[in-house]
Amino acid sequence: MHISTKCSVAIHCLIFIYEYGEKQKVTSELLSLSSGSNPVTIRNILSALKKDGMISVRFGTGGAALDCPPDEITLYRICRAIEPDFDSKLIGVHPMPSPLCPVGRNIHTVLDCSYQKIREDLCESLKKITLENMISDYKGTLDNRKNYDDE
Amino acid sequence: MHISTKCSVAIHCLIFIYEYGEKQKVTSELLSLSSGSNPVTIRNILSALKKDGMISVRFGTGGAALDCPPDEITLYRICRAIEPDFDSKLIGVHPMPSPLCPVGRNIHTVLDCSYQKIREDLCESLKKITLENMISDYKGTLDNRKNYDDE
DNA sequence: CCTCCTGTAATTTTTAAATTTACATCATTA
DNA sequence: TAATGATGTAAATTTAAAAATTACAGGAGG
Repeated sequence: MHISTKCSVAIHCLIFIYEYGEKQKVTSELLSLSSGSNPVTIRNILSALKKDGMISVRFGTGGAALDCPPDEITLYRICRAIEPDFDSKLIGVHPMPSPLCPVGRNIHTVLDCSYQKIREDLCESLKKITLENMISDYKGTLDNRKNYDDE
Repeated sequence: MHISTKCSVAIHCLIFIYEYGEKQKVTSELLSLSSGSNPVTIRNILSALKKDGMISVRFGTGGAALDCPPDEITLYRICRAIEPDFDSKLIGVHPMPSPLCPVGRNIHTVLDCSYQKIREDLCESLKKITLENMISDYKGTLDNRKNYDDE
């Protein structure tokens, strides 16, 4: 029924891990501070990303690392990992139309028909954007800000 | 942040009005019964569709009618009418990343960059589907069901 | 064996969506 | 012209979904 903020937090984490994962121990506590969301939320997100093979998280001692080339991590893959049935939740449908009315009896079929196309298009769209793209956007943003600060 | 069920209800209403608007007085009460949602919700939806010029609603006496050819009513137009800033609400962003962290300071810019593309693609996708399409899906569904029932 | 971390369940809080209640206003008609 | 049956909206309540919190078992490494 929506694209959740968890997806944004996941991207935040992935970029952070890419940038700092090799230099320091990236814990859920640290990601929590950086992203402003709760450590447990972070751990749940990391756990989902890990199950999907995008990152590895060291149990016990802690620390996360990318476990997959950034160009293989698409926005679609992130959404799916975070919210396994996100396709079906994307668009809300009113649950109880009347079975006594012809429109009520058939509206779900009609909606599915159009919504299916929307979902497919959206998935294509999400597959076109990768973590690699976003990392390069991030670097570009850092540079811009640097130049701006220098002036 | 999502495509709401109100959009589905709006489509329900539009198809209903197309089918029955000329034969009987389509009131919010009737649409409420058919769709299973509240008459006030219906009135709010009809009000939004009316403001956008898709339908006309007779004040006082009641009754709704299509006020626009079905091929000019796109899913995008419906979504926008129902939820004026739905573009910006489509994807959730975590609101309070840390300004002390380089990733935190720049994540919103980075996300906007990718999300903007997603939003544009989605809008294109929504513009491709019209009420005319959905009405013909509806008629097809009616026919299928009829044949099936006959067997 | 102590410390710091992960993983996860259960609860509570917060936020958003939908319903309900209430009532002013307007057209029709009896 | 008053009664009727609608719309249009605001405000309050209820419901449902998302996020945060609390709690704790278990692993790795000094």
